[in-house]
Amino acid sequence: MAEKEDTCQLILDVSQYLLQTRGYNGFSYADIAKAVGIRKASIHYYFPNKSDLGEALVKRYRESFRQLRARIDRETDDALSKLKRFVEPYLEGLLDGRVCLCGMLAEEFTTLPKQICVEIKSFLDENEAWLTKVLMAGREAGIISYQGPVEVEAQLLLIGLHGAQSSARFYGDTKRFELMAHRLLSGFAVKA
Amino acid sequence: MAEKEDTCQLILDVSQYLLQTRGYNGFSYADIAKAVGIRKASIHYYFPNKSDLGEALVKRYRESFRQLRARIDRETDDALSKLKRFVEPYLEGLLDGRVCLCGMLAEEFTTLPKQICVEIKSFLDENEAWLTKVLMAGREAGIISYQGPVEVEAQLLLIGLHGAQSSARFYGDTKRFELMAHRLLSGFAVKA
DNA sequence: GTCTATAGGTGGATAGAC
DNA sequence: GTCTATCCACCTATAGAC
Repeated sequence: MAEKEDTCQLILDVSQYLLQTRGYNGFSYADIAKAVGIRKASIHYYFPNKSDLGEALVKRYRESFRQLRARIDRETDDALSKLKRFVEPYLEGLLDGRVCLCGMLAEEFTTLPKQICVEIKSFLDENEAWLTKVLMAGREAGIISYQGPVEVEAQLLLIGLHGAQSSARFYGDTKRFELMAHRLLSGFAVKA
Repeated sequence: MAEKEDTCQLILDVSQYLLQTRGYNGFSYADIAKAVGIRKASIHYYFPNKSDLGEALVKRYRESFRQLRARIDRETDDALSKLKRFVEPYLEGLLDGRVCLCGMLAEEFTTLPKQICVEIKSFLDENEAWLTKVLMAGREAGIISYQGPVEVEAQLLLIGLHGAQSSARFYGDTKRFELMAHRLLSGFAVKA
């Protein structure tokens, strides 16, 4: 039934879910095998060791955000719309019990292979850079307001979204995320 | 040399450090034993299982914050001074490579014993309640400004401090924390 | 590609000597 | 209280049959 690529994708999908829900040290090849419906050894055929799997997962996650940002830039013009669109996948993830993959991994980075940390850093840098760009353009256009270094605003938005996910998930209360996310964006409203 | 209580305290101190740096699923009784200079079995004398140890750690951490808040309320009057004092232990932890114990645990809570989750929730609730009280009093006194629900402001401050720690630790850049923490507090400045 | 079988290590935990 | 010795479950990973 399942072709080569399907199995590989399935392993990645399942692993990503386990990683976003349980953390890198909270899931095993046995968990993946059980969920996918194959044997542990088969996973090693695609990903020789857990480090390879982790690296592939962050690379894929990073790429999905690259595409998200590109789509947003293509389909929206004003900064506030861009930011709202950026928040959407965080809410979707939360509804599935997930938190940001890189936010999760950054927490346990002291226990991770270096290759994975390099990818995490790239993810964070790229998103911070994009958010910085969006915020600056928004202020230029007069629809966004902030004081102090714009990079700090971008950083706070990024960690705020992850923190809001984590908090809302812990409390089992999606509303918590929505309120915090709304507050994070409304903080950029132009004072009349 | 070491008396009974000393060993127990030493186990707690070492375990707390391991927990704040590596996460619950990132350290073992072997790690503790090595750092303390005893055998694994000896740890089970004080903490029969890891769940007991984890619970004791969160209880102790929760108590330390209870004392922190009491000390702040005793020694400061205005809201802004209280908030600044509240930030201090987060910076101290970061300088030691630690992040908030409960912020870390909330991330991996899906893999934790329920008893531990109950303690984490109490920690978060207590701090959110205190921050809410401080913010409301500050606005009453006219030295603090915010819009929207005050609980959301308190929640964002709490997750913001943890996120700032996590981010700064990942980048190996304390300045990152200081900039974000400063921004979190300056956001409450009264607009002239 | 997927399997069985297994290696070699480490996890938390217990029994019982001292 | 702390130790040695040990258990068993689980971990990542490999070899080799199919």
